[in-house]
This record gives sequence, C-alpha cells and structure tokens, in this order.
Amino acid sequence: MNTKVEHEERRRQIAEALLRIADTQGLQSASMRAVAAEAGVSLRLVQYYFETKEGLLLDALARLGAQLQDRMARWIAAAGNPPTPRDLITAVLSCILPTDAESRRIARTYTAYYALVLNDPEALEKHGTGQADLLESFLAKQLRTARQTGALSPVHTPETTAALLAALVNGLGQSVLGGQRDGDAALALLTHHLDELFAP
Amino acid sequence: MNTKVEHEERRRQIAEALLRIADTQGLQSASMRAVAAEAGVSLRLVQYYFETKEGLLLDALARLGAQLQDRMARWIAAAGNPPTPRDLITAVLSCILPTDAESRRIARTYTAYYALVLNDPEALEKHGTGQADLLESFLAKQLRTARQTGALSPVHTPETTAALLAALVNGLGQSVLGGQRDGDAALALLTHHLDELFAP
DNA sequence: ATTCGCATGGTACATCTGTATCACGGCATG
DNA sequence: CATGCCGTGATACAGATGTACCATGCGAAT
Repeated sequence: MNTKVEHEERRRQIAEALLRIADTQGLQSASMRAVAAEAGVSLRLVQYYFETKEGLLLDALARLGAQLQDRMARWIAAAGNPPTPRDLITAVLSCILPTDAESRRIARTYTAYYALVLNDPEALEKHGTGQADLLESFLAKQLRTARQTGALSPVHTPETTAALLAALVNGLGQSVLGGQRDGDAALALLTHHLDELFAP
Repeated sequence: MNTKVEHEERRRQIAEALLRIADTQGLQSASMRAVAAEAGVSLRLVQYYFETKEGLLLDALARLGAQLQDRMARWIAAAGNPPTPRDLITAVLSCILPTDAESRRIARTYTAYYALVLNDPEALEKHGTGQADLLESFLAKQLRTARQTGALSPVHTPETTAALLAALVNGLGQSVLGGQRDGDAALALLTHHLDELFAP
C-alpha cells in the first residue's frame, strides 16, 4: 500500500528534523512548531503523524539508537579481515567516539536526551540500560575470546575490563563534546589505552 | 553592612533552590516561578536578586562548582596521613563518583547543566573546560610524583594517564546515573583499575 | 519630620507551547 | 453518482514562562 510507506517516510522526515534540532540547538529548542518548520511541514502534520510530543521524542530516540547501531555495524564490517577480537573492540569503541561529523552528531544528540531521560525513570529503564549494556556485553564477549586466544593477559576479567572500557570511551566522548580536546586526541588516548591493555 | 550579607544569603537561598530543582526534576522544570516557590520567596524576589534567568543559572552553576570543589577538599583532607599520591588520586576520583547523596546530587545537577551548556559555546568555554582541566592537571601532578617515588611504573605518561582516569571516572559516573550499576559497583571498578595501574 | 532609597509584593503583558477543533479537497468504494 | 474516510491546512485555546511595571512599607539620612 502506498499510503503506508508514505506514512513511514513522513515519520522519518519529521523525526530526523527533531534530531537535527536536538543536535544543533538542544532538545529544549525542539518545540512542535520548530520541528514542523525544520521538516518543512505544517504543525498539524507533526501532530497527525505523532499524536503527542512524547511520542515524537520516543520515536526519534529509537531512530537515533538505530543510527548508532547501523554505524557500529558498518565499522565492524570494515574491521580487519578476518577481524581479531581486538580489531572488533577497536572498531566499536572508536566508532562511538565523536571523531567525525556523524559520530559527533549522534553523541551530541544522545547527550541532549540524556538530561531528559535522567528525570523520567520509566523511560530510563526502557532505553537507557539497553544500549549501554549491549555494548558492554559485546566487549566482554570479545575480551573473553581474546583471553582464550592468548592476545589478552588472563589477569584481566572480561566483564570488569568491558565495563571500564565502556565507561572510558563514554567519558572520552564527553570530554570531546565539552571542547576539552578534539576527536583525534581522544582517539589517540583510547588506542594508547588499548595498547597498554593488550601489550603485556 | 547588614544588607550586604543578607543579599548574599538570599542569593544563596534562591540559587540552591534552583539546584535542588535541577537535581530532582531537571533544569527544564526550573522556571522562575518554580524556583521562587522552592525557595519560599515571591517571584519578584527572584527577579530582584537575579535580574535575568540566565544570571540565576550562571550563578547557581558557579555555586555548584564551588560545592564540588569543597567536597574534593574535604576528601583530600580525609586522605591518608601523610597521604601518598595514590591516596590523593583515590580520594579525588572516588569523591567525584556518585556514591552518596551529595555526590549523586552534584553529578545529577552537573548533567542537567551539561546539555544546556553544550549548545551555548560561549558559556562552555567559561565553565566547561576549567573544572575538568583542573582535575586532569591535579591527577597528572600526583601521577608525576608517584612515578618519581617509584609507586608508578615509568611506562605510564602522567598526562595521558591523568586524562584516561578523568574520562574513566566521568564515564563511570554516567553509568551510575543511568542506573546501569550502583555507586558501590562503580567504586569497585575504579579501585580495581587503580590497583592494576599502581601494581605492576 | 520629610525625603529618599532599598526590599518586597502583586500583577500585567507579550510570547511560546502542546493540544484540540473546524474545515476542505481528493480518492476509493458502494 | 453519492458517501465516507484520509491527509492537510488554519486557527483557537488554555496554560506556562520570562520580564516589566506599579505600589507600599520601612529604615536612615538630612
């Protein structure tokens, strides 16, 4: 049916307008009218395709998560051939770091959502833990096989190391967004840490 | 002069009402009227002591920074006697981590500000880099003396390690606020990492 | 005692925000 | 051809928000 695909296309168009505003001006500037203007549609249409603003916010957040997951999949696919566990870990972590335009946009937009979600405990459980825990378990899995291969010293617990790596890349990303250093410097710090982790 | 100290006291009372709201409901709920109600004063008084809302936000942010600095000073003072560099590093880092009510409050409130400041580049340079860079240079200084004492292996560059530690504790704090783990688990991860850093 | 400045209260005002309502055209189905 | 639903537009509405304005009391200085 034509109408159905139009529907989804419109929703995408509007939701991405929201994400664009959240990235450039913050979520507090993402009013219904601003989103409508950014998407080039009337206010009524935003209401029509998303009954309520909360629905729009949630849908856009889900799309943002999908975009990040897409990016991670691309970076994983571009890893070494065949990729070692360390290749995969490096790919995923450096893909999260705000080094290029896309990752910067995603990181900024996630941060815009972060402050909102912190005060909405029910939405926190639905979205907050999911994505982050997924990353950690992926890292833990790769670290486990790396340890079995001998590439990683057995003194490093996979789960603990995974949690530390995830927190580290998050913190580094924050420092980049905060203007404390640029993406390349953060990437250098990350690879340096990975070198230390996998070396001895 | 009596009026002067009253002035400052009122400003403090109002600014802390703002911080309380930012902590519990987020900055988007911190309207002038909400702050007035929380502080137990009239809307007019909030206007009187802070001409504009931006002024109130900035003043409260400065106070929040001072509160964090106070806490750090207290935790440094409570460190070992005499404190080793590692004692000081542990004190400062675990003091930042949201483990008790105060640190949780500070971390949550800083996060509430974070999203706002990200889209206000001029305010970012004034407040954002200062606090974070201060932490890093403190860490670097302690790491330098630790390396000279032999407590830290010379393979670790102080500046690099300091940046990694700061990012790590920030990321761990985020994970706690996000409900991914509790403060004790984050503290355990941090001390585990410090053990690895200072051991071999 | 009068005047003046400061602290405070009450309230108005313009604007923005989310949402609801009314209206109209087109297209398919009976 | 008639009917009814779907996408779309314009606008209304109630509430919130930042700010401005007017008024009043009160203590101090002249």
